[in-house]
Amino acid sequence: MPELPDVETFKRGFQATSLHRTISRVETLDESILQDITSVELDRQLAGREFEESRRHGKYLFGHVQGNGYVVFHFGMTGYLEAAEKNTEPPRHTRVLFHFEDGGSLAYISVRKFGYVSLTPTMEAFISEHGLGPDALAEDFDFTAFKSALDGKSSAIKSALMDQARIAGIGNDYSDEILFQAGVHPKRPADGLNEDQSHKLFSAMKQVLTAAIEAGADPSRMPDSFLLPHRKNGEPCPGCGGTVRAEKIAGRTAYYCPKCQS
DNA sequence: ACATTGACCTGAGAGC
DNA sequence: TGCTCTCAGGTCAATG
Repeated sequence: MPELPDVETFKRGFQATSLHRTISRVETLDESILQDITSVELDRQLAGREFEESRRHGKYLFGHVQGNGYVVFHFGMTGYLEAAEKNTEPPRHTRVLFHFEDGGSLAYISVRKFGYVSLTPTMEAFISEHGLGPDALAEDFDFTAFKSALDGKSSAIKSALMDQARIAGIGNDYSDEILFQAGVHPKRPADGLNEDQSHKLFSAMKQVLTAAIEAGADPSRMPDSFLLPHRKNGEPCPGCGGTVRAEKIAGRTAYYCPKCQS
């Protein structure tokens, strides 16, 4: 489930807790969670160094290691980070544990092991290797760029929004929210929107993601007008009071209001 | 060349 | 009560 707003929230937590603390060692509790690196090598590359800053692209979080590339965090659908100040027992399903010299730690937790931890020399290399499109909230990702991202896609707009090669950061939950706020039916062909609808969709994308970040990606703190807390079949639509409907679109369960989204 | 579908993984909740 | 079944979904490989 971690999509752009969730990962941005993790990033803020990471920055508040894990920068500028010397890493004493990296303990990998589940080797299979590492991608393109071994636990021995990860520890060797990080021990004695510290995280200097962190950045996000789409659903990926990058921790810049002083003088040595970036640790990549991907969260799959059940991943998150948790920092601890004392030498306590790590949370259940901790897969990688970064120990700091001062006794604190940062845990990468993932129940369903869909995510991974990796190390990359540069963000740019990682982004191009994984074919990621522009970040949905990047300042230079403007309306013109948005339109060309959707260009030449005749299938459902919902799957275009979720296509990380076109736009990075939007997943199943937030694509539903964006389409709901824009009043666009999820099955509409991506390249079949008129100028006005494209505009609505673009500003809904920016607004939804920004508001979700402000709410700390917690649905219970989001505006009343949001569909997200009502993302269940048969729930009342926050727009018209009608009934929210569930339907499989491109293999994913889409929730939408047939009345508000034409 | 494109679009869609299934495997991966584990736990929660439903149904019998 | 307790077992089994289904579903959740990001990404990538395989299929249509």
